Amino acid sequence: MSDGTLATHAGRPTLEEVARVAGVSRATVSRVINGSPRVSADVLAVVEKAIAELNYVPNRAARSLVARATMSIALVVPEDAHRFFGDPYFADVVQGISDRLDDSDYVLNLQLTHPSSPSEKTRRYLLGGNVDGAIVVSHHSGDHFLTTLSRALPVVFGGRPIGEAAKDSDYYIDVDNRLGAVAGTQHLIDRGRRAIATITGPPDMPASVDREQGWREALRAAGLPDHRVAHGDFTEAGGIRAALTLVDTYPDVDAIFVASDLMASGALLALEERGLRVPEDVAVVGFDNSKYATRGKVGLTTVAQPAQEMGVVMADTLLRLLAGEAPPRVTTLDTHLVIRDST
Amino acid sequence: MSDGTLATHAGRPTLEEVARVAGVSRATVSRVINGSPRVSADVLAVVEKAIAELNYVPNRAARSLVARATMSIALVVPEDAHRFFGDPYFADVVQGISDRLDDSDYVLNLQLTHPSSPSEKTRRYLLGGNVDGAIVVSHHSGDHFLTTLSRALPVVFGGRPIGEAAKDSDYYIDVDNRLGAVAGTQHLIDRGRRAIATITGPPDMPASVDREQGWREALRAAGLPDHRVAHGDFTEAGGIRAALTLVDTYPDVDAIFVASDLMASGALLALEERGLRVPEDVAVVGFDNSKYATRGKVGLTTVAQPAQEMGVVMADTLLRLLAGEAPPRVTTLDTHLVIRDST
DNA sequence: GTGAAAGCGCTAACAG
DNA sequence: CTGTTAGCGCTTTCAC
Repeated sequence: MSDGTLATHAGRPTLEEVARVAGVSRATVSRVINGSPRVSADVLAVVEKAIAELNYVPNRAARSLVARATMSIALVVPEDAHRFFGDPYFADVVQGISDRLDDSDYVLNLQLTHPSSPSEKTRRYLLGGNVDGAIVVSHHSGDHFLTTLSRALPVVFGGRPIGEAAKDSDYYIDVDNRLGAVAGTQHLIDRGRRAIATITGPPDMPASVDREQGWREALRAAGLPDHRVAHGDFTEAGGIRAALTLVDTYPDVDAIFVASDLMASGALLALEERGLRVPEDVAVVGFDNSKYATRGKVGLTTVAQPAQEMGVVMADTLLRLLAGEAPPRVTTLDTHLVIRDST
Repeated sequence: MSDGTLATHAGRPTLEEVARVAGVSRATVSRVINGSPRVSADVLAVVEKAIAELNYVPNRAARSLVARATMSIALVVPEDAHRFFGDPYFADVVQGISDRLDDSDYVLNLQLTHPSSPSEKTRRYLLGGNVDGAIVVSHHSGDHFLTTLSRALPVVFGGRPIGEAAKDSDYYIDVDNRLGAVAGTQHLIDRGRRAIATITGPPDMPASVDREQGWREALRAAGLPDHRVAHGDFTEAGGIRAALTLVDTYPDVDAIFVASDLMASGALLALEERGLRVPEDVAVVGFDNSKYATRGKVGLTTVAQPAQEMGVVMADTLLRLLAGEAPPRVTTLDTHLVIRDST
């Protein structure tokens, strides 16, 4: 304990100790750790042995300090926790992000923020250089702070960001919502339906707008009317309300293209409530291909989007940005129709 | 650019620059930042002004390095993302944790891991001193690595941990599952039910075991039989299967105490499928008081547990542990019965 | 190929 | 109350 030169301590081993054990300099150990080619084979072996013996793990803080990088990225969720966790779409996206990051040295910092105004702490955190980049996952994006965030650090959005502040230098991953909606609606048309309604998402989300537009396009191309519209909010309860409104307002409706499975799930409940059979009386197409599509008694035909892959690509895009590469600014993944019992 | 003494740089301001602008030493600035009382009012003002002007934010890495603390805590989710995000209970817990942490200097690192075996990266991360503490949220806890984790750093569990490795030095937040189950079952008895079954959770989770035990106790105390048991897995589909088994095996069943709302939601579906009315033919009591309790056509009577508050307390307990305090090792929150239409 | 030395931005004794 | 002096653990020129 009073040894003046060789203190035996309990804490985690440092690079210096590894160097001592291996009988080399710290610089060499550092080279080994960082996979530098300028190390001879035998020295490499000795150092690696010492690392293994001591169970050495580099100190992140020290590394960050000199590298001027935090090696962590923020997962910003500008959404009520219930809306977020309640939607299987997000579960997949997060899983994808997490999966991709597992292969990197970055870690994920969860930032749950109020949709319309991130807390002061979150703002400072994000702007204060505490993360190297951020991934913003939400359908929403009218928020000023968030659209402005990309001026301060690399940001990748899940879904096309909107708002006056959205710059065309923003990176985002999206699916072709319009085309997916066209496919879903066209399927309804092909099934012989003629009075096709839609339940949209909130008007301030690009995904909502694009899906509604796709629905409209398909209808117009077929010479069918496109006035049967009800607005939802991407929740099951909202789907119930919208479907009720729809069947009450347009008793002749024989099909509904719903902008999300969760809302479609609600619509199915509402139709049953009104004594309408699916698909006999009313055919229903959802969007997402989430677990809600197979949860009810009637399997939901739906426009599948590769949510998990979107998460992977979001993370990958950010990683490439951080690596100084030039990933595509916009990545659009494909949707495909999954046909079940509801049509 | 070739100015040898006063370089004007673009990067974030450092403490040193603040000191220069304020005309004081770095130590003084550091004192101001850390709220030391040993600073005169006027100096304080000058420094704060400089900080504001420069928009200075302390460098986390540098701070961590000297403080030997990362100021970040891990949120370990040893669960499939779908199971996790699909259960509103977790949404509330995470929201609570996030809320509590918002009032602290700690940030949350999300660690999605495979239930049975965390990735090598996660292990190294958790054990490598990259976080100051961890919160493990899951019903599961038989996993060896996780129960062993508390030997390496402060850990707080959501729900009582089990397994041979669980030490009685583990910190955890829980509700009194047994008592809650007793209350739910007693309510059924009070309603005049006599053939009361139960749908349990997985047998490897303490919450499942305790709730089943509570159900059994209430029944025995009332001199009622306790053999009508079916096992579920805390998913809706599992609830459907279990309920079907139950009514087919025991046609006389007139009530079911279900260990979670999600499963109860499935049970409701199954009962309807079998043409049984709720509550006339079969009364149902759930557990959680999550959104699933009010989602279906019949409101679910359920044992409410304060999920969000549990999250708050989990975070709070860990924070106190990190602060060197001695928070209660076990915190048990109360449940209460919420009566709706299903009983 | 390897080591010596300097420094990332901050905090913490220790003087004064 | 305030400044000076050392590092925290790591990477990185720059010599050899």
